[in-house]
Amino acid sequence: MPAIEDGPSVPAARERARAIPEAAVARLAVYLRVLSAMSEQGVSSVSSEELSAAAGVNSAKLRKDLSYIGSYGTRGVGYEVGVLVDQIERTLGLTRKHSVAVVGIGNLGHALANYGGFPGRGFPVTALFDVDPDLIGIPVGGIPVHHIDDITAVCAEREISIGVIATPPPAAQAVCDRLVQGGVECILNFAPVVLQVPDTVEVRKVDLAVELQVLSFHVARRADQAQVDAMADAREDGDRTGIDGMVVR
Amino acid sequence: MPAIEDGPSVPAARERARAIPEAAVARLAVYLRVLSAMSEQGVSSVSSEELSAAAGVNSAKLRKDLSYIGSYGTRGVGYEVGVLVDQIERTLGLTRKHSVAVVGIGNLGHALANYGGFPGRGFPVTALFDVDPDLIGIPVGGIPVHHIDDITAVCAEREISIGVIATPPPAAQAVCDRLVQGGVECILNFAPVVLQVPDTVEVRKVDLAVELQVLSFHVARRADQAQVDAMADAREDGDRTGIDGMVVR
DNA sequence: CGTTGTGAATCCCTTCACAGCT
DNA sequence: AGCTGTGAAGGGATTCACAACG
Repeated sequence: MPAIEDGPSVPAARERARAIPEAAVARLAVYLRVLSAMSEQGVSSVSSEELSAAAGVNSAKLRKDLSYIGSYGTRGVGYEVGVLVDQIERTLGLTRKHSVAVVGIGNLGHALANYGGFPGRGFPVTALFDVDPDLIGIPVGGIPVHHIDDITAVCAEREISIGVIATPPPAAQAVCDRLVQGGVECILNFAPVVLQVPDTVEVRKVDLAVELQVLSFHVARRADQAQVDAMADAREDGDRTGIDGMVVR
Repeated sequence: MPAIEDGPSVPAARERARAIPEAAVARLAVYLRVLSAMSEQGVSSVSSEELSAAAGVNSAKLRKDLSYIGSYGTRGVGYEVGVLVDQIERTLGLTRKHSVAVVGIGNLGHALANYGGFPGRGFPVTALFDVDPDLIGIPVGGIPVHHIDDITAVCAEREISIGVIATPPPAAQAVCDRLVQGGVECILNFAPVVLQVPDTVEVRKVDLAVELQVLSFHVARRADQAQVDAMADAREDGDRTGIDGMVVR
């Protein structure tokens, strides 16, 4: 248990960051939202049990996740909300602003541009791009739309760090290439396309079709399971199968 | 209860379905899209190497994923595109239509409603809901908007199986409850809220803030790593005065 | 006491590497 | 000869359960 002091602990904190499991990072963002809401309601202290219930995970997982960023709890008591908010924000790099560019101002792009400052601030949308001449120059959500040919120049100039791709699929890779050339470090991709990027660039994708199809799979699985159950019931009226009652989940 | 008369492997296929890892299911949806595109371009045969490259995974993973749904390849040759498309569609339950309801016709809801039939068809949007009186009755993407008080009745009547929540956070749980009461089996949640549902209902969430914050984390991690590297370099150079004051964001 | 923090066990997923088939 | 299908090994992430501590 390393001392939390300056000096050697700074590199330690840095090295720890690398060691946080990807899955835990996503959950930290959820905890942060719950904690922020609690903070606004004047809650100042919380136990792992309470927080985990509000975040929809079990308490052991929550404590393990929090342990990745340090030991900020008090045994027998719980955590101070304010402390956790600060530490999670620091871990997620939210103390720095990350300028966002949105490319493709269709329905989805409009929705994204109008989020206005983006969720929870810290992610100001500072540039919009499209190909449609009718859109260019017109402000959406207060920001003028530029032509996608200017992506590289504008992103470099405004030090955009996150590019959001909301274009039709065929345009996505070309847009991505320009964003990368303009120096963006991360891309959030809404286009149903597998993007090729240098490994210095982080990509996350949000794929509506995939989400729906995964849900569809679960519907089918449930229906099938119901059928298997029914068959088993019908077939074995004397010999009740073992308790293989399967948790279908 | 559709009687499926398809050879002896039906129960086997059913039991296998339960065994497909969640992560693999999501990737099958990606493979399906790639395969559909290939099919449209007249490609009729593909190797695991080609397909995995197009889908952005390695070939061993692809073969393992495909093995969960059965053995449809030909050793020494590859896979027939059409066969894979059919089998993946069957596994994902895409042979059945899944009616979709969208709740919350703001910017995002508009975008979703206008997807028109939703990605790759099979997911027709058949009902829209909002609270705003100015929206009710007006068609969006060809479908009239109902009041959210009617969610339960309309969903039950039209046999909606998937509910999409695109409301502001405070409304999400109440909307969710009504969808569940109306008999929806699955929910796709865009609201940044942890939903409480009975465990007969499957929920997936798309959380923009989480996505951005995960990206932010990676930016921070890279910056930190770069600095650690720089310090290591400097130290090797005979301890040039450390910039060990760190640029802490 | 009550709650945190964490080694150890477990489970799940990925990767390897090669046997098996065409 | 070439490519698929898959046991086996490896690596992560989750859960357990309890020691440590205010």
